[in-house]
Amino acid sequence: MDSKVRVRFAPSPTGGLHLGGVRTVLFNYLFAKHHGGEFILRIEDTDQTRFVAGAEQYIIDTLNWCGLVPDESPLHGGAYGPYRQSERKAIYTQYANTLIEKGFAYYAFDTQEDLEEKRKQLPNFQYSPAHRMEMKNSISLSESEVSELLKKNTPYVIRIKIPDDEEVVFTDIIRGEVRFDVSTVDDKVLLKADGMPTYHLAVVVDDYLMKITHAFRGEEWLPSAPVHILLWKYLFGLDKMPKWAHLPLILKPEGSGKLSKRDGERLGFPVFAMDWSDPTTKETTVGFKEKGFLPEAFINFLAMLGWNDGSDKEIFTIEELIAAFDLERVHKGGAKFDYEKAKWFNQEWIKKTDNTILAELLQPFFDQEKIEIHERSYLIKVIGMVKDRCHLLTDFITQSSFFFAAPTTIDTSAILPKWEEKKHVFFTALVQSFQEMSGKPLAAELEANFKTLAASHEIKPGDLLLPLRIMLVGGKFGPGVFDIIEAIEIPDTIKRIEHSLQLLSEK
RNA sequence: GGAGCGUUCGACUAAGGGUUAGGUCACCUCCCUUUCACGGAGGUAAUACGGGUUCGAAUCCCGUACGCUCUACCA
Repeated sequence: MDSKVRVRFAPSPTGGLHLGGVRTVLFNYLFAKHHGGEFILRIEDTDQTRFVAGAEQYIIDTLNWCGLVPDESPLHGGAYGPYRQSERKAIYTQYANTLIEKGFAYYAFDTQEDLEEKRKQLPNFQYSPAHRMEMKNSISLSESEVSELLKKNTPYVIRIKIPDDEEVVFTDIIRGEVRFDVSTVDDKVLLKADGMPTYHLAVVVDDYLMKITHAFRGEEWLPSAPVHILLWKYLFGLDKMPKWAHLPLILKPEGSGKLSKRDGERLGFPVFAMDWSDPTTKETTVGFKEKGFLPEAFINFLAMLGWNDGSDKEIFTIEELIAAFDLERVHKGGAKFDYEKAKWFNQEWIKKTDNTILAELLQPFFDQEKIEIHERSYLIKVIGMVKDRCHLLTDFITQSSFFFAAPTTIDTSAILPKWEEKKHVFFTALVQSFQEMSGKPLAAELEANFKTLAASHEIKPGDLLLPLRIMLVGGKFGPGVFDIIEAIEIPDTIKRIEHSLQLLSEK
């Protein structure tokens, strides 16, 4: 008896992977690894009308970036393949036929038009025991009529025959006992006219064949759980059924409802894990990765959305998450996504991450901005100076670009109101004193020199520090002024002061 | 309309019959910092409502309200 934990994430490749999807992966992964089990990626590509080129690769890339690598997948292979449902078509047909033979399913010949017409007549129409005799199917029609239709290759679907009066009860790991009166669900299509299964059939058949022990999915699936349970009962037996857990939803930050791609666009934050370019519209949706998130931070805040270990601990490494994860502590209620808190997690992870590693991660961001970095060691030093004030990797650009090139704009409006001739004289003298210096003076020496000079000009250092800062970095931000001078060194400092002096005298 | 699920500070959450209902983000004040941050010290702020059960309820039970999800030959 093989009792090894096996879980799966089964997305349909229709576009970018969003927060909710990644969190479902995460909880699957954490659960599997916590129990020493296996995590499987299965591609649910049974809807050929929604096929999107590149979406499968995108999912795999995203999982890689997150560090949630499957043990079995279309790419990694495994003993229970193929892992793409489109390649398993024959398997589903076989089980659909079994269902027909056993009387748990039937052929339905209604066209799309028939159904639309019926729905127009009956606003709350359900293809259910109450109405199925009014439709065109192998229950309402005579045997000869059915075989005639079949012989003529009339398109048909296979529908599950939901029992009239039965209660389905199952235990959800998160929600406890959930009961459904099956009469409220309709005869779901199991096999479509194109021969492809719907999700309902495919998920049951594949979970069985792939020996899935625990099935986790979003709460939106709860209402169709009775269909799946019935199918398990008819096909494989309830004792073989995986344990279910329906995960709470991730909600919009404001208002209510499921978080959507549109919310991100409207409110200015990412929703997808990584950049996603729609191959047909060419529209690109920004991802957490490109926005400047560390995967560790992304995973960390996703884990805390709906779960905690019972303590006040919030910063977790993936190893710590694996060790502490417990499905029983996952919430029932949905959680609103808070971008500010997400950024806080990222900031904590930036602080935690070694400067050498940050330098490597940051290089592409600097490249993209065309900021040339001549020495990696200098970059690493600069990172150490500014990392405390960065929430996102992209913040490093604004916080440190002046270390690599003179600022392109100088906020003279912040200097001008208090600017006076004697300050101009002072800065000219400062430049001169710099010119007389040799080598690479340290911040402390620079500060002492500056203060002596200020005193001799009878100006408070405080009145001079802000102008000097703005001359060097362009605005009111950045690390200590003298640390900056030490880093960019004297010749550059002189150039920047002289440039600003000129700008100021032009005004 | 029907079915299911849910509801603690603005947000994420802790408290599994007994706490002045705790922590974090955000916000405010102060300290540190001759910038912006980091850091430190404080502060504002919540058990949806109504009934029970109980000496005692955020916690257990029942209603109500509100919200969400689903109700496709999409997942």
